[in-house]
Amino acid sequence: MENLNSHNMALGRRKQERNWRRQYILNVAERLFAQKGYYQTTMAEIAKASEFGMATIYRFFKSKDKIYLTLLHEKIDLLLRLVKQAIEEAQTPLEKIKAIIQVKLKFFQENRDFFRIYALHRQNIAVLVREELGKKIDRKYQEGLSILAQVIEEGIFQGEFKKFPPKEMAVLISGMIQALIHEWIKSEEEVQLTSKLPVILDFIFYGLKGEKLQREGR
Amino acid sequence: MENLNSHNMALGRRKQERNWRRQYILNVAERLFAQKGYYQTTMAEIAKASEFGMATIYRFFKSKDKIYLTLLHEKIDLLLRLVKQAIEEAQTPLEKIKAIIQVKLKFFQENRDFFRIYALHRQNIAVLVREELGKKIDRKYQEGLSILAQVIEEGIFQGEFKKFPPKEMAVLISGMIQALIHEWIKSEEEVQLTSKLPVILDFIFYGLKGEKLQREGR
DNA sequence: TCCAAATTTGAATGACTATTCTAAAATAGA
DNA sequence: TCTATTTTAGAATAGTCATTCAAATTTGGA
Repeated sequence: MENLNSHNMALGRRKQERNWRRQYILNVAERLFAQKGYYQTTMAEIAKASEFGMATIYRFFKSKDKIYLTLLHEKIDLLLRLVKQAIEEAQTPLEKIKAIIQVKLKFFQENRDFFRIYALHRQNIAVLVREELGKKIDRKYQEGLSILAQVIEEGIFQGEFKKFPPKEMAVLISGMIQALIHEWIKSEEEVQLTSKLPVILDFIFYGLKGEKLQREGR
Repeated sequence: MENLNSHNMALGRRKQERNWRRQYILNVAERLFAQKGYYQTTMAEIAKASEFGMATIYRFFKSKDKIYLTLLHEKIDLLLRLVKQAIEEAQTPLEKIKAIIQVKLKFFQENRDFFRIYALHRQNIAVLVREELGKKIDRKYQEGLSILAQVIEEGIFQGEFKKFPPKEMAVLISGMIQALIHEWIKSEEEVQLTSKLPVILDFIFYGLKGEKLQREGR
């Protein structure tokens, strides 16, 4: 959660307080949506839990949809930025893939509530995608997939990977990661999600049968 | 859809007609739930689309939940039986994995509507798992995962696969398959889903970098 | 053909909830 | 301190929808 104490003199106190409250509502809504799902969460609950009146919530967000889509959009956007940044810092395709996966694991390890919403959204697409914001979210999601596909294509081009269809490989790898996170959250394991990275990479690069991936220093 | 013409003299006409109508309602509901999602689908719509009155639907199913859970349960059960059967016919762990994946691809290729419901259900779990039927569904789902994990464990024991944690590998592989099917349905590709089997197997057994899987005759 | 039992219907019920409205409270400048 | 403006609260509104009900229809045997 953003810190109320992070003063930004350029914005003015009122604007800053307003931003902070807006963010507070989003955080409360995220928790509720994750716990009970979109339809089971009522505006009255969001109001109660954030200690605002109903109408106040509506002064921040035009509708329930908007709250949901906004929080989804803002965090998907953040994740995408983190992924892009991680790629820039890596050199080889293999390192880039490692970086992407590491970022995702770390991100969802720290944003469990958000994962439930993120993972579930693809179903709701039919209902919410007509909204402009819904389309934006879908585009971001596709962009994330494309980035991975490009890295794989690069690896194939460099002769580092076999000639697989890159887009399909991106889908498979994303699906693996998603399923792993899902299982991790559901089982409430103590172990860190990121600790699974070496096994995943070994599997992705060499498969069930292939040689063992030589571990580089962490 | 089951055939009204498949006479079963042991059951009697009334029983058979009733079964057929029950199945008809389930099929209609499946289509609607897949198209619009659980909450967006109303009982009135199900009644209209199946050409029954509201109250008639309620003579077949106690509630909307029950329709949803029943159709989910019956098809998951069918899929599980198909998977078990496929495994019995295969010899090596590698062949068993191939068989499992092939069965799943074929099944969802022929049951697209059902896939949307199946894939989405994991989120709804929170809401519907308190029902007895909901728990049963979850158990079936876990059983499917366990079967795959056992095959992998067998392969590791036989020295066929590397020493990976079997349960985690099962999760990764299931996630891959699920994502692939999801993408295939969304993109409405013409190509058969099962045509992707060789690539998937190559990836699972040898990874992005490893040697190419020697293709056996189909 | 006729009747009792079973089945079907869709309108009525009751509960729920997103959104709006009105009045009260807080705020900030003078 | 006073007052115009902004913000808040929560009750009222309006609509939706799962479920039930009372009446009508169909069924199958006599």
